Amino acid sequence: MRATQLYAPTLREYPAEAELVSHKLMLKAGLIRKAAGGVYSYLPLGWRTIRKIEQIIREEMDAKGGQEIMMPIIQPAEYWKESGRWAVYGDEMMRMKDRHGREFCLGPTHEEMITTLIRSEVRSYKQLPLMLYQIQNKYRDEIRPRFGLMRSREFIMKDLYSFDADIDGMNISYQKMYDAYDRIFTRCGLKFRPVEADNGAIGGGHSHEFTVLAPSGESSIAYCESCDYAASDEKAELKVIHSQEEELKSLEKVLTPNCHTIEMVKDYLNVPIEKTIKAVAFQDDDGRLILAFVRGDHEVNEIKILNAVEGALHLHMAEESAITEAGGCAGFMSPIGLKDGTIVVVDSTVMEMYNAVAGANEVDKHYINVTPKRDFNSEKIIITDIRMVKEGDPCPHCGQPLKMTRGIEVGQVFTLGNKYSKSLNATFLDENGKEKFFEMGCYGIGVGRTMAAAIEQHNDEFGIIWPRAIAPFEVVVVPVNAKNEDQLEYSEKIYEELKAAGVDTLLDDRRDRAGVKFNDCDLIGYPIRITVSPKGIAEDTVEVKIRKNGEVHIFNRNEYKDKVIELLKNL
RNA sequence: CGGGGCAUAGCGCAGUUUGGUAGCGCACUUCGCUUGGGACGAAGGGGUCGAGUGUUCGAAUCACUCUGCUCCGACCA
Repeated sequence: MRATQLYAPTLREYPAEAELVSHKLMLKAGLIRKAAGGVYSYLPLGWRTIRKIEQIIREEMDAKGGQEIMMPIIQPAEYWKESGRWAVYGDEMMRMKDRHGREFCLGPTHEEMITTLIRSEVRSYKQLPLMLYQIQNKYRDEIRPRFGLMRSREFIMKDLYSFDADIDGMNISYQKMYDAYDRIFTRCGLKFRPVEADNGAIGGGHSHEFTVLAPSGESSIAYCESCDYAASDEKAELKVIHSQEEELKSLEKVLTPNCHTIEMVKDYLNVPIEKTIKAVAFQDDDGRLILAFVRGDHEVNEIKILNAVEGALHLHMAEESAITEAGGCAGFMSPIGLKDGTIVVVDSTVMEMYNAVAGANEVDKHYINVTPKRDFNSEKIIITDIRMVKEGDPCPHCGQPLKMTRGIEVGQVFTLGNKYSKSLNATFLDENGKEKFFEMGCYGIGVGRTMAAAIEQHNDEFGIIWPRAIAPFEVVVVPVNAKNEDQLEYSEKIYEELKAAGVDTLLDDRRDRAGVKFNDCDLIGYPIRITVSPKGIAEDTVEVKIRKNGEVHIFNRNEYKDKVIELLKNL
């Protein structure tokens, strides 16, 4: 490819709309352009990178026995109504009607499509296991699209679905995909961690998120440096923290005027925050009040509460009237003295406290010397781990302090079990002739997000620094002055030689000044730049500059090709 | 949906307070000159000032409405 024929409109300045460095660079380097909020066009350079990422994904999916297919973007509502998700999915689903009034949606995901496809085709266990995937646009009408390709409404996703005859088979498929994802993101040159994730409403299975480590990421993860443990902040399991045992004092109600917050209570009563119990009141979709109690210095984890309370799907902050109705008092809430039937979830660590401070369900009053083991009616409350992890919490595997970091979720692997095969009635006959539901898994990768994450992780003040495997071109050949016949001719030869050797090369034959071209090269981030100058031609040497570290090598003409290929292996 | 900010040429911005000729830098076109880190000179092209309604002799500027973008909170690849 020649730069004079390449549509790569680089900008002098950053567009004002971009905030995140990857978003700014993608616009400035001419990789993408915005069409509408969360909707983008990919320009040639951006698309080349997308296609390289897709190719890596294809190779690794195929290596594990995946087969590529293509399903429709436009999906009939009937399948979604059958699985029950037409009603559940909400505003995030882009819906439409055809001229006859039939309802459709633009696919946000494809469990319904693949399951209904398979149920009418696959009849026997002999046809299993089966792994099918596609790389295609997905549509989710995000509440707030932002950060360019990081959170868009139309985005490219690889989604693979596995079908197995039993749970063991499903787990083998899961492990295959886990391994494939590890290879994919490694090949893309990313620093990432697979983290244990919550699999929400589906339950019972495994889920890992593949998270690229980046301070700008939207996900928060906890990880251990001593062992391999890593989990999303919502998922991280926490051990009970045992308090120092104390002689029990008798429960006492004290006046705490205007102390609505735990901070005010601890200051007013002059007790350490670790000796306080705080309450958070939620209501679920059915309006049921759910009261959660954690130690004063801890935060409640809503996901864990949802998992702990049967039938709860979403939580929102409780109305004050609901609290009053249950016998509680906002700001002074306590598990002691609530009406029977109120759902109370208490963090395990709270149950280990002695002589603590908690609300008294009366305005301006708190209890002191609360010892939950003695004072809470443990038969009527749910006791489990409901707190949010924080830096320094002990690792659930090895006990060492956990660290927290931020990351970008680029992929997720998920076991589904028979959730969809059951709701969509997809069955096969096993070796005993018995009808069984498929055991499924689904595995997604955000392709555009992977590109954005790579930039987020590999850039400097001059621009992008592409990992070789996903660079739009591996090498750029730049004649210092392309109007000079000798330089252009010499550059062409180098370009042809590298191309013949299988190196993905761009010839920057633009008749611009050297500085302009160098700046564009740095901005776009080709891993290697070869500069052709009169001096090099006279000496018959080739100047090779590494984008990543700025190193310059001068090679003899007869050896440069092998050297460049060697250098590329480490970029 | 709630709360803040913004909308003027492809990009970045001034002009709006105090109503009166549409501006600057970069980019673009042509010519000249220049070529190892975003040169220089000359001459040009490009705008229904986000949309609509109103006030006014006169609106980019004032008022109202709408739309879009963007940032902060609940979602997810």
